[in-house]
Amino acid sequence: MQYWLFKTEPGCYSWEDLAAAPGQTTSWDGVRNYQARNFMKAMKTGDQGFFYHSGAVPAIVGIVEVCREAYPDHTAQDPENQHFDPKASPEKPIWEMVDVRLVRALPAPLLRKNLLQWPELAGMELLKRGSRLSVQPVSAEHFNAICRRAGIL
DNA sequence: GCCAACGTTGGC
DNA sequence: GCCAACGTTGGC
Repeated sequence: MQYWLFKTEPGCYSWEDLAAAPGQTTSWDGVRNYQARNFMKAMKTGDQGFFYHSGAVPAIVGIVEVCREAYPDHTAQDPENQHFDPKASPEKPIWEMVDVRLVRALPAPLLRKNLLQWPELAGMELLKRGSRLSVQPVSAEHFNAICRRAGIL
């Protein structure tokens, strides 16, 4: 069982969007970064992850669970799609996605500015200056520490 | 709006 | 294979 973090710009896709989605499930498409893709390929059904909003109020807002392991991201082959990649093809899709399902919202969002002050989160990828990885692993220690502070452990 | 950090592209 | 230029991300 591994832990992850899924970053999204809420103007693009938000926690509210996920909550309103059929089955409260969505495919995590549009990722066009090799490192992030490789993390998705490593995900197993049942893995949990934080749902993180970047933007005006950067914060962890909820927990999701991987409910379908990596499969080709067809949006890369759609010229109309914002994340179209001309190098992708049915034979070589290049990009992959997973499906995630809403598990629970945090009682209150955990703001980045607060996370930065917790000694137990020292070294966390998300909090590193300049970190841009949109899908990233989270250690069990960090995951539990955050859940504890959120009051859900 | 600014800008630092990062990943990608393309010339050589 | 190097690296400068560029576009993007994302915190502030």
